[in-house]
Amino acid sequence: MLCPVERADAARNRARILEAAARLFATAGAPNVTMDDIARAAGVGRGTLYRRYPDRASIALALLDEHERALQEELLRGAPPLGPGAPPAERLAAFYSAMVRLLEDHAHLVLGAETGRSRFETGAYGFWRAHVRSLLTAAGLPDPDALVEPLLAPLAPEVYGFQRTDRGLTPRQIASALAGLAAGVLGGNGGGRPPS
Amino acid sequence: MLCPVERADAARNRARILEAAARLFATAGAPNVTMDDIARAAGVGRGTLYRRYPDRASIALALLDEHERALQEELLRGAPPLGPGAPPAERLAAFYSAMVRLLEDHAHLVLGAETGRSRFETGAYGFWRAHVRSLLTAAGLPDPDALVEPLLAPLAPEVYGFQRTDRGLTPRQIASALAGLAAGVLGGNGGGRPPS
DNA sequence: CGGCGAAGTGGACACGGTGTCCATATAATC
DNA sequence: GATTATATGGACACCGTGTCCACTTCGCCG
Repeated sequence: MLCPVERADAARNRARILEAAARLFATAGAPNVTMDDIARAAGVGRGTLYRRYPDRASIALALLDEHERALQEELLRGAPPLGPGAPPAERLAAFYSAMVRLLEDHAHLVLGAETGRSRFETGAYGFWRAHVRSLLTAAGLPDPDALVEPLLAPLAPEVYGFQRTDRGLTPRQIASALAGLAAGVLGGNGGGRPPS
Repeated sequence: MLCPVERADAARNRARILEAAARLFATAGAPNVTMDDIARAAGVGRGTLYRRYPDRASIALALLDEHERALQEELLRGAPPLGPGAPPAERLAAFYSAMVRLLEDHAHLVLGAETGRSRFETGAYGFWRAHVRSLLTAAGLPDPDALVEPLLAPLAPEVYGFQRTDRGLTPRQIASALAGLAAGVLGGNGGGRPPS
C-alpha cells in the first residue's frame, strides 16, 4: 500500500457529496432524494457514491455527526443543567430542550434518514441512551433499562415531525411538555402538573 | 349499477388475501413479504390485490382492525380500570398494559407495516390519541395536546420491538415501566418511584 | 522526470418491486 | 337466458438499488 491516507481526489469528492446531499435534503426533503440525484448533483458517479455511503442513512448520519457530537460534549463536560451538577430531573429537561433544538434545526436531515429501526443502530442513539439511563440511575428509579426507551421515544424524528407539522405545535410547547414529563418521572414533585 | 353490495367472488378473494397475508407476515416477517408473494399465496392476480389494498400497510391495517376494535370497545364501555370509572393514572396504566399485550400478540403484523409516519395516519392512532388526551384533560394537566404524542410514542412498534428483541426486556418489564410513567405523569404520587 | 502499483472513479448492467392497464371472465339483475 | 356493470389477473413499463469492471488518477520511488 503506497497511500496510507485518503487520497486528495477522494477527499474532494467526499466533501462534494456531503455538500450536495445537504442541499438536496434541505430543498427536496430527504425521502424524495435518490442516490442518483446525489451522485449527479455532486458530479460523481454512482460507484463513487456507493463506495463510501451504502445508503441515504449513512449520508445523513455523516451530516448530523458534528452537530450531535457538540451536544454530546456538552452533556459530558458542559455547565449545568445540561452538564453534570444539576439534579437528574433538571438535566433530563435540559437534554430534552437541547434535543428539540437539534431536531428543529436539522429536521430535514434527520427525517426519513434515521427513520424506523435504523435509528436505534446509530452510535448517537447509544449515547443518548447511556446518558438518560445514567440520569435514571442517579435518581434511584427501579429498572432504568425499561424506562430509557419510553423516555427517548418522543424524540423520534417521526414523532417530532408529526407534532410540528400535523399538530401545529411549537418547539416551545413540545419542549415544555417534555420538561413536564421529566419532572413527573424523575422529580419527586409533580413538575408538569398545575399547582393544586 | 346492478350490484350495490360487494360481489360474492370479491368477498371470497378478500378473505383469501387476508388469510394468506396473515400467514406470510407471521412466517416471513412483514417487511420481507412482497405484494407478489401475497397475491400468489392467495391465488389471485396482482390487479385484484391492488384493487383493494394499495400497499402492505393497508393489509396489515385490515388485519389489525378487529383486534384494535375490541380494545377500543373496552376503553369506551368496559370495566375499570380500562374502561371509565377509575382515576386517570390507573386508566392510562391499564391502557399501556393492554397495548403491550396487543403489541406482543401481533408484533409480526404491526412491525414493518404501520411503521414510520404511516402510523399516525391510521384511524386507530387517532382513537388512542383521543383516549389518552381525554385522560390528560381529566387529570387537569396543562397543554394535553403537547403531552399526548410523547406518551404514545413508547408504543411505536419499532420501539417495542427494539426493547423486546435487542434489549431483551420482557413484556412485564415494559408494561411495568410504562405504568410507572403513567403514575409519574398523571398520578400525584410518584407511582413508579421506590418509596423513600 | 517517467513509470509503476494501488486506490479511486464512473457508467453500464441486471435485478427486484411497484403500480397500471385492459382484455377477459363472472356475478347479479331483468 | 340475455345484459351490464363489476371483478379478475397477468402482462407491461417504470424506477431505484446495488454490483461490477475497465479505465483513470494519484502518490511514490527509482
